[in-house]
Amino acid sequence: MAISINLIPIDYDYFDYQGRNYAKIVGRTDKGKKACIIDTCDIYFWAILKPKISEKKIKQIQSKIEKIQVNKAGRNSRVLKTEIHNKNFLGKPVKAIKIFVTNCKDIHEISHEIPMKYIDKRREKDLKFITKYIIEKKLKPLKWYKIEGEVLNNSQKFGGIDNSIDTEICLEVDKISELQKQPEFKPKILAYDIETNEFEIGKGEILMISLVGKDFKKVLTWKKKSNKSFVKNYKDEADMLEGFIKEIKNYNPDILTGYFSDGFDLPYLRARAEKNKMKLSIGIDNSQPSFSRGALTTGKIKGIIHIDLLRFIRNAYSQYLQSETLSLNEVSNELLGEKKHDFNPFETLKKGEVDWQEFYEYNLQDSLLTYKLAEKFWPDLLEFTKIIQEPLFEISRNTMASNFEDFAIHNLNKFNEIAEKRPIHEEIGKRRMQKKYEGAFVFQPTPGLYENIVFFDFSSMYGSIIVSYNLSLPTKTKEKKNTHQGEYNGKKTYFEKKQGFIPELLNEIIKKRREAKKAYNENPTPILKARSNAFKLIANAAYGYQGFFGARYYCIEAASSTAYFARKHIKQAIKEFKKESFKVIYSDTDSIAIELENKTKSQALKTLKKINNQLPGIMELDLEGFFKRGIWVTKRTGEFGAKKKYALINEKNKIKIRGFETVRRDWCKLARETQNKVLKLILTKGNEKQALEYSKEIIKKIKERKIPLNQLLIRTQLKKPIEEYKSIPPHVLIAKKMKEMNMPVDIGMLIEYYIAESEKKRALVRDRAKLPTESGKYDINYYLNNQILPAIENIFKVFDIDLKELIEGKKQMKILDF
DNA sequence: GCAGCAAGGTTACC
DNA sequence: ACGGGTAACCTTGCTGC
Repeated sequence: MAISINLIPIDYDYFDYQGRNYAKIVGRTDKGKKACIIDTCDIYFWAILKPKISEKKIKQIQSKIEKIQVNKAGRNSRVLKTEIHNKNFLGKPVKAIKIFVTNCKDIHEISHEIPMKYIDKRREKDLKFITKYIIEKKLKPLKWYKIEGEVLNNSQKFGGIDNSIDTEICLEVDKISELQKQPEFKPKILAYDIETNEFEIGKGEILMISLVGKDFKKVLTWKKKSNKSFVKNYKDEADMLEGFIKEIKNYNPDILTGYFSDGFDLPYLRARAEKNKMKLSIGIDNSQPSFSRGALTTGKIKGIIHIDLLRFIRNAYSQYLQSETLSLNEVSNELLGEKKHDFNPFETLKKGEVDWQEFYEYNLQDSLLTYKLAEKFWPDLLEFTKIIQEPLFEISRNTMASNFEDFAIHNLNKFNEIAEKRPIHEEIGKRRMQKKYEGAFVFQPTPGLYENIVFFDFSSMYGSIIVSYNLSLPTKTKEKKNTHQGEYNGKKTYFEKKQGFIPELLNEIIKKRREAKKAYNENPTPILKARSNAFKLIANAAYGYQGFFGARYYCIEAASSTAYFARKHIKQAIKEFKKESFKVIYSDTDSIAIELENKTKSQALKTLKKINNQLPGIMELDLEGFFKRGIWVTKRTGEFGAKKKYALINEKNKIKIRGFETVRRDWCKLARETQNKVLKLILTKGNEKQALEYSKEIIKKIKERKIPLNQLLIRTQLKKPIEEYKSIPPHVLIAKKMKEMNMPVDIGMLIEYYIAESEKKRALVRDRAKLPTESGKYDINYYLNNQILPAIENIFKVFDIDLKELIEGKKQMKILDF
């Protein structure tokens, strides 16, 4: 029976039937029903011909290629047909043979059989079937379509696929058309979180599982019975796992989301199911989650998008967060203003006196936070998916570099381009051996307290340079005439003036970003904000992408030249401000700070306008803001001003601190808070008097041992396995100790310790380091000389005050008391 | 045993 | 393997006396 439905595609999967690839796409209908559609598309790759091959030769090659057959994995795979097309490759016109085959998996073997005498390159062999499908059929994820097709109901076709899939509708696609009207789509999200009694995957038991959806809160457990309404009791772990499967089927979510669930919850569930000799059949075809190997485990569920929110946040948003770690607790606190429950499962379990009711509440809260975060990030996930056009599953895990690449791949048709291949292992090796290039310019500041500061910055500087100077692999040329001249490794490199597709795509993104930003300012909705942000992030990724060794369109000359033009323009702008007799205080990469002195804001803006008139292409210098006051300090060694370290106060008394120990998580709280207070007092008062009084108090407290331990803890991240360290810094020694004590130690963990006094006179710092739980007296001298003094000494040096004398107790009364 | 320096290491800035 | 380079500043570890 032929019917028509309105559908939003969400999950993209594929299967083989009679040797051919089929896409199996699960989505929602406009009636809220889950539906599955089956479709196929042309599968092909390209053989790019060497230049100037005669028509006759080409015909011969074609007929040879058309005879290729390969037997593999029980498939008799063959070339279906070939076509000759005029295409572009790396921006240059080429003649290419489009080779149609039956199955993606056989492309590699078939391409091996191609006689290469007249063929230059074979391309688009490494695009995933789903990517090809989306491009070919224009069925883009998370957009609404009218799907016309044949209902599969108890059908023998595709091996009775409709019976094995748990959706209300199953269609074989006949026709796809994008809907004019694109109503808002709210996916059904279910968040989950497990609690276990052992850290290592599968080693311990799963004690409980919490689930949170819309008007849906549950904790499943086989532990102590509870009369709380959200707790569901089971007889044992296996029974609970069965319950978990049932709950998921009943709720029928589009998205199942966890926090670090790729690395913990889902593999743990799978491992425990195995231990209990049962199947974790949560897929819509009752399949178990599958895991891809690689640097990071990735858990996939058929028909449901499994999203590990931690990964999305880490890849897309971590640089914009204040949180020092990406723990659920800190991220929720920052983004939702809500925290995890104050409860320590492992401690409690160790002690043996477990308050199970509290434990259940704690478990539920984790899922609740995850659910709220998922709702918060939904607009972002949606916009990224729509822009990049890869399925949500990939989008939620992709790094920004691969997002940029996927965006390009999905837009190549506009340029009639054949995609470049992904670099193979040797190529990556070669790229990584290449000489690094010179990066950004950082202005050497003069230490001091400044008043009336104006900050300027280039908007999307690197992106706008790539566009304005046309810097990319396809536009790189050996021709010198009529080109943009960049630089790499001391040599000039040249780029065509005719716009290439990478700069053009980037230009589009930057333009759309500006539009979205404008639209957001007029109508501040979460969607518009997410859209503006998505475009901004993709634009910012373009520069890193071209310098990234894993990129298809890797071009170190373009990356190097981007930095080269950035240095050139920032220096030119500095020169222009100086020429107009402004005092330039500081500059880093794309920003410039000037002190107004006897000049006015409007004079500064006039110079800004003048500079903008001289900038090429889409480059633009913006006013970032005015600041009442700012402080720059010296380096610890030498008399020079320190770069990347300054503090500002704006006209609303808001303080902005960059680079100082205050913002560094590897300094103890005491040093950070003291420095923060000192900076704040100096910036608000305009002098150092109160800051000095405050510092004296703190120093006195330290000497009198009045500082609580939690103020003295130093936290340092373990970046690699303990054995790989060539030297043993304090945090590595502590990590070793922890391991010996059977405490969980993993790469990426923040190791906490404090420095205690020791009997040995000249002990190394690490030999004085103790775990927070170890008893000991904190080392007064260490905290004075290695934490507090370094944090505030340079600040007071700006006012000609030698703090060292103060600390050592030498009564130097000159400026101190009056 | 100690000073001086390079290397190892982490985290920030843009 | 899953953007880039610039920079500060800690501790360890080695060399040479």
